[in-house]
Amino acid sequence: MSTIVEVAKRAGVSVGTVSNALRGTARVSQELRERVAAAIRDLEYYPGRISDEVKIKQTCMLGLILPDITNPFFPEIMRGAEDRAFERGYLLVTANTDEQLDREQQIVSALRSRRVDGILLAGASGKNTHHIRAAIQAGIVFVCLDRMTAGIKTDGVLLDNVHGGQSCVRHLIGQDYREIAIITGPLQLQSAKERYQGYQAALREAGIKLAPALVFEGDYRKESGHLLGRKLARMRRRPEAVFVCNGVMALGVLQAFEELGLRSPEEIAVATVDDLPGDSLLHPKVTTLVQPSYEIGSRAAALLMDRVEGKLTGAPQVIRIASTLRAGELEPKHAAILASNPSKARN
Amino acid sequence: MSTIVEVAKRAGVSVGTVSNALRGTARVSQELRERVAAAIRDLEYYPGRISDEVKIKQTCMLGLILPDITNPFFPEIMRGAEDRAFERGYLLVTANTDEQLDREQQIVSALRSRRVDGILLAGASGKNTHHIRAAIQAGIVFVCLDRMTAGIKTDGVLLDNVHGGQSCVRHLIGQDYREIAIITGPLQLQSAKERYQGYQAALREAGIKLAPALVFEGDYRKESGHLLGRKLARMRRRPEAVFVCNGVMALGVLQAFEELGLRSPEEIAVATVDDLPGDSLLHPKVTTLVQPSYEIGSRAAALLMDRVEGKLTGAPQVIRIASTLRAGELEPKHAAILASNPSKARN
DNA sequence: ATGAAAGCGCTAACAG
DNA sequence: CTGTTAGCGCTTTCAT
Repeated sequence: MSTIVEVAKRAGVSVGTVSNALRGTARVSQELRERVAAAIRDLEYYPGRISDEVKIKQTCMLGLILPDITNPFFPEIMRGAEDRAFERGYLLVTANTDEQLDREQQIVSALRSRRVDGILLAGASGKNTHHIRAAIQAGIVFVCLDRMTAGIKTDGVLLDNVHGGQSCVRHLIGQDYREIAIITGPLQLQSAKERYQGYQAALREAGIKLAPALVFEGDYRKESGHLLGRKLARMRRRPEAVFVCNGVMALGVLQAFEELGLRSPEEIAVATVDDLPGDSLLHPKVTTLVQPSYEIGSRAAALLMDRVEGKLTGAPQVIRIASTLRAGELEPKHAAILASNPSKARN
Repeated sequence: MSTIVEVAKRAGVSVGTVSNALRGTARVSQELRERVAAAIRDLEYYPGRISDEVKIKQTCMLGLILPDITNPFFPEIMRGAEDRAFERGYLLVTANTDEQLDREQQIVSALRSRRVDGILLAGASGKNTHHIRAAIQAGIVFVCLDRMTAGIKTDGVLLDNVHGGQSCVRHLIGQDYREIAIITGPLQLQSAKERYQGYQAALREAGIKLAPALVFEGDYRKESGHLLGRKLARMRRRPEAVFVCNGVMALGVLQAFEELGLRSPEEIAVATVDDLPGDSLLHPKVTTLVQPSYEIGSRAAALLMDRVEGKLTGAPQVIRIASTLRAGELEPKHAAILASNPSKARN
């Protein structure tokens, strides 16, 4: 690993000249330029940037903190963020917290000591946000992703959870299901709370009274979906449908149903917000709220870099991304309605 | 963002003392230690490490280059690598190549200029490996992952593809399927080649002649699985089973079959190597070769750090990780055999 | 036990 | 046009 000094020496010029030749900062004579080029080739010199980072206080590195890349909802986000970052010359450092607050703290710390310019955060659920505040205080820009971190005012890019959840449940209701259960995410997370609100709104507008017995709090992980799915399947009075608040849990639910021989949607319909692992085409019967994850990552990264570069100033803004509903395969009840009223077929 | 100098000034000591107090390099009197601590608190000083990296030529950053994190095979690998790296104080920078050689080159370049200590590489398929050689030459350690990069001799951690593929196909044969097609990966990739070899070996040992018409080369992506699945489904003489060389393609195949109303395994059995998106429990009929992805990532990272730190020296070693076969649900042919020969039930 | 000062690789002023 | 040099923030000798 040769340095710029060695190159200068070998080319018989000063380091300033090498630097200039390299980056075109100033005109360098044809001859010297060639000598420098030769020296660089000979020495296989490859300029490093960490030395200037010391001076210019800009690393062009961004952090991306996710709960768990293994949850298929996140890889797309990462791609979106990475593509945008890469385009603009930033390097993206992605890390998983496993939903563990202390791990999040460690990661933020590691990122801080590396002086990243900004961080995209899909925070662990904890309420201790001191590490975030401190980092912001220190000049690191944050943009929240998927979920806002409570008590911190930053930009954010996330799903319009209330409307999404509402339209999802509304769709079920539109198919004449009335006893609709919900498996929520951890309710201290904003996204979980909002989806739950959407559920409530949909019921309300349909004049259905919310039945507390049909509300189950999960934790966004498969195990809890599985557990609650079993519970649900075995209820004395089983609901007609269930709205599962994320894809991973939905998977657990479907598995539970399969184990118990419960057919869906014949015996119980399932709706979920996307990030359904694998490909939803293989689960045609599940109504899903499709999240444009790539776009979420992409826009969040763009926003972050705009802040970092000072292109964007002013109050934090929260961008709500619209989801789209992908109706499940025709479900029995609905099919029956259709038969008696063909005009509805277009919906 | 205050610097160590400001801290020193505020505490009325020298920077050396601050540094010593901070890292316990040398004894510092109780009093000064307290003054320093106070100054640090007041100024919210947070030591950065990039300045020393300039000097010590060690960044404790590792790169992880993947084709596409969106392929569910890779997130686990990333977790494995990240967990190990984090434990040992390294930061992992993960990037996607999209199987594009030029993108791989750009990433390696970005990583090099940031002076990462080492790189975990699941290479893009191209044969132009100049950028890798150059980076190695420059002192960056490489460990290959999942697939060796042709023509470069480095350590590697990857599946025992030949045996894996063989046992997978052998299993099909054991169920009395004889006309078994294969959808391979891109055959310039070693892993694809090896799985194909496993297929051949299994046929050979069973005395089945390889039928070139049953060999289809895919590219490890879903679209190609879908395409070839359709093709296969429509053959005048449809094979009885198909061995699909990765999970994503298998998904495409299953989708194609579903679209065409072809039932599996009744009409055609499917076996695949894991990384089947979602959860295989939802595809109980597919025989899968389970890859311990987490372990692959974990071991590769450990190996890389051992090299970086000089704990491991000597010739490159390739670690082959064993896969395990998870038999698909009882398939018709096999079930018939069982009925007439109960003793086989234990297999 | 403390302070002073030399660098690390590189860029950016500033002189010539 | 080209060379010199002063830092960037931090650790680490080396004196004191």
